[in-house]
Formats: sequence, C-alpha cells, structure tokens
Amino acid sequence: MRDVARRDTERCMTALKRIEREPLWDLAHAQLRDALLAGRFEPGTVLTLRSLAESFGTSITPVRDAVTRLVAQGVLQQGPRNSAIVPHLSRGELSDLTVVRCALEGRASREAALRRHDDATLRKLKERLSTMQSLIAARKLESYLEHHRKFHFGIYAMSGIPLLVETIENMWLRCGPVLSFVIPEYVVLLKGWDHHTAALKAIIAGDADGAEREIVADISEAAHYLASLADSTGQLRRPSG
Amino acid sequence: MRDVARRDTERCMTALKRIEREPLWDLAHAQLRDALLAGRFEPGTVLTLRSLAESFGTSITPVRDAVTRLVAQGVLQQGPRNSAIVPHLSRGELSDLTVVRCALEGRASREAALRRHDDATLRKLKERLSTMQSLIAARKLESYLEHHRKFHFGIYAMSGIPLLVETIENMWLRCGPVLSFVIPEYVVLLKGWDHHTAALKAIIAGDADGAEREIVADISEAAHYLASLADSTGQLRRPSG
DNA sequence: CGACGATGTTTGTTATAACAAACAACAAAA
DNA sequence: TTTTGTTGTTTGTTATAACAAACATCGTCG
Repeated sequence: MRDVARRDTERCMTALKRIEREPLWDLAHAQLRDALLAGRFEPGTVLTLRSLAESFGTSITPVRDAVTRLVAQGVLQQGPRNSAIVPHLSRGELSDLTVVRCALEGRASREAALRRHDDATLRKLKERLSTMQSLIAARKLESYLEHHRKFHFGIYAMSGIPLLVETIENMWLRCGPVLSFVIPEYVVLLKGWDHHTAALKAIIAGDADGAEREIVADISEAAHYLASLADSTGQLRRPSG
Repeated sequence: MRDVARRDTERCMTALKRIEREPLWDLAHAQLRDALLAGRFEPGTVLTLRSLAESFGTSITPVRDAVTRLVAQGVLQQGPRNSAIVPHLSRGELSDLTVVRCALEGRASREAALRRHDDATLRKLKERLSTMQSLIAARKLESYLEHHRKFHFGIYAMSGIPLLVETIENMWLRCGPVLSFVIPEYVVLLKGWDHHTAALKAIIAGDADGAEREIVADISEAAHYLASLADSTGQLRRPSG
C-alpha cells in the first residue's frame, strides 16, 4: 500500500496534464451502440460476453456493463438464459415504434415551432438540408443517413426539452439496425415531397400544426415503405446483401 | 469437474419441479426500483455499491449490474466519479417530464379508445375506480397510490402497444420519488372533477379525443400543483417530514 | 492562526476464478 | 434406426482481490 501511494505521487509529479480517463465499459458501450446504429450486426446474432471481450481486448467485466446498459435501454433484446441478441424487427414492432415516434417527434417539432431561434441555428439546418439533397443526388447514401439523423435531432433539440430528445434517441436506437439497410433504397424514391424542408419552414413560421404534420408524415411514409418490405413471417430482413 | 456433473445429475433426480432461479441482480434491480417508486430514498442520496451490497447481503457485482441498469434507464443520475445518486427534481425538469408524459399517455389513451375491450377488463377497471374513491375517503393514501398507478397502467395497457407502456413506465420512474410525497396532499383536494372516471368513460364510448383530453388534464393538473410546491431554488422537496 | 501537503479511507473500475445451467456431441441400448 | 444417457463445452452469474482516483483527516510550516 505504501508502494501504491508513492507511485501515485510520482505519477502526479511527472504527469502534468491530467487526462480524464473514460471507463472501458463506456468505450465498449459507445462502440456497440455505433455498430448497432450502423447496422453492422445482423439481427438475431447472439452477442456473447467472452467473444466481445476478446474483440475489445478487455476482460468480460466492462463488456458486461456495456451490454447490461444496452439491454436496459431496449437496444438489445435479452434472449433465453439472459443472453443479449441483436433484435429482429417485425412488422408489428415497427408499427408500435411508429406510433411512439410520431407522438414524441411530432410533439418535439410542435414545441420547436413555438419558440424563437437563433439565425445561426436556422442557417446551419438549412445548409444541412441542401447538403442532404446533394448527397442524395450523388448517391452518397451512407453519409446522407448521418446528415439525415443530425437534421432530425437538430429540430428536436430546438424544442428545448432534453428529456424529449433523449427519449426520441432511444427509439431511434431500437430501429437503428433495420433503418440502416432499408432507408437507402427509400430516400431515392421520394423526390416528390420533401417533408424535411416543409417542416423546417413551418418551424420558422411558428406553425406548430404544420411542423407536427410534416414530421409525422415523414415518419409515417418511411414506416409504410419499411412495412412493405417485410417477408411472409412479418420480419424485416436485408433485401439483397 | 466430475463431482460437479454428478452432483448436477443428483439434483435433477431429486428436485422434480424446476425452479426458475432469478439472478441476484434482477432481485436487486426490482427492490431498488420499488424503493424509488415508493419514495423511500431521499433525493440527493448517493448510493454506494458496497453499502447496497451489504444491505442485500451479496457482493457488489449484482448490485453494480442493477445500478448500471437504473442509470441507463435514467432513473438514477450519475454524479461525479460515476456514482449513482437519487435525482432531485427541479421545476424545469418536472415541466419537461409533463410534456413527455402528456404526449405519451395521451396517445396511449387515444389508442385505447380506438379498440374494443373485454367486459372483464372494463369491469376490473371500474372496480378499481370505486376502490380508489373509498381509499381517498378513508385517507388510505399509500395504498391509494398503488391503485392509482395500476389504474393508469391498466388504461395504457389497453392501447395494445407494449413499447408505449414501457416508455411511460420509464417516465413514471423518473418522477416517482417526488410523486410519493406530494400526491397524497393533492388527491384529497380534488373532489371536483375526477378525470379518471371521465377518461374511462370516454374510452368505453370510443371517444379518442375525450380520452386523451381527460388524461392530459389529469397529468397537467397534478403537475401544476406539484410545481407550486417548488422552493425558491426551483427544487421540489418533502413538505413536512 | 491559516494554508499547504502528506496520508489513510472511501469508492468505482477491472481482471480473474469458480460455479451452474444449458447446449452439443457422442456412445450405448432398445 | 431411434432414443436415451453421458460427457465436454459454452456461457451467464457471482465473489473476490487488486487498482486508481477522489475525498477526508491531520500534522507541519509560514
């Protein structure tokens, strides 16, 4: 114990700048979260603690913490024997998810429309909107998805209600793995109505009803398209490869 | 290892009925959850792993899992050094919570009104309603809270959307510790309009707008009363002791 | 007397080992 | 051939110990 204290003091002496060390389970959590959102895990895959620990190069303890978190958030399902599995998304679950998302994101858009906002914030959203359109034209779908996500949450952040944003983020995580491989085909289809620009315009105009209507329409249409991709068992699967 | 296998077979021989063994961290999670909902933890209390483990009579490992879950759900806040603390509730956070609750619970009531239900389900809800009224008259406020909670979630379950119920439950957990010591004084005040019976009546009649309106009114009025109890710093504290 | 620094204590984090239940593979008997 | 019992393996669960950072305590020096 003496040695520990001495070594500690020595470290404080030599290391001048203090680096806040983030826990390993936080890093593991972030990596798993991103992998899920990007759809790098096939639905139905069982994530075993030891294999994940080997991938991360740590023991199973931090991995266990990360998985526990994800299961608590509903991002990972817990299968038999409390194993964590990447959830499938059936047509029914997608329908439920759509109802909750419409309620939450519609409300967030409404609240955003009832507030006044900085010009800088609005300008940045407009820029992102034009970026998204050029990304669609260039078929850069993977980076489009990133901008698409940031645009939506940029609007929700304007509600000024962090709890609302946090809850919405949770819902996105649940449908994340599926969205990643079905949206790309979808966005190229809708050249007709761009609910994104309409929603932003309504928010700027202070039109709460319009803002909610456009966001709900955006979510509903995407969900309707996704539902049409379900197979005979009601499961949503990757179309080609 | 041979001994282990043999002992296992012996156990299977003698123990005829299989008892599904629930993990320790699940029990710890449930106990902490109930304690939070019942308001047995003072807001601001730091929950240390070792003290909780000593209370439960286990090691810190299952307790850590339970606390990790609760923090991931947003039920417990994580203070400095990743310690888990029972969250305070400010007037602003209560306001945010009210917005989200109105959106979610209003939508659940609406969905419930759009469906047909068994007579047994409706009768049970009516019985609970009368039980609640007699509990108020008898000033049995602690058991009233339990029935009140079950009545609300009975309605939300009628929406047929488990995800919605789950998300609402999460919101209740966040305001649980505060509700427990401010609602009792509130319920005795409102002998005027009983939004509960009105909401149930609307659901039975298939009146979606009415169901949503009554539930939202119920939530809003309670939140308004709670907000009036906040002190000068915006914090909600236990009134007397 | 007050400020600074050393030291013990508390507490979350991580690794490791032992354990138990479920699964898989294989061999033996009907 | 099919079924059943056995055995090895996988995997989540739990306890324990070592570790590190923050906090608290107290003595010493200005």
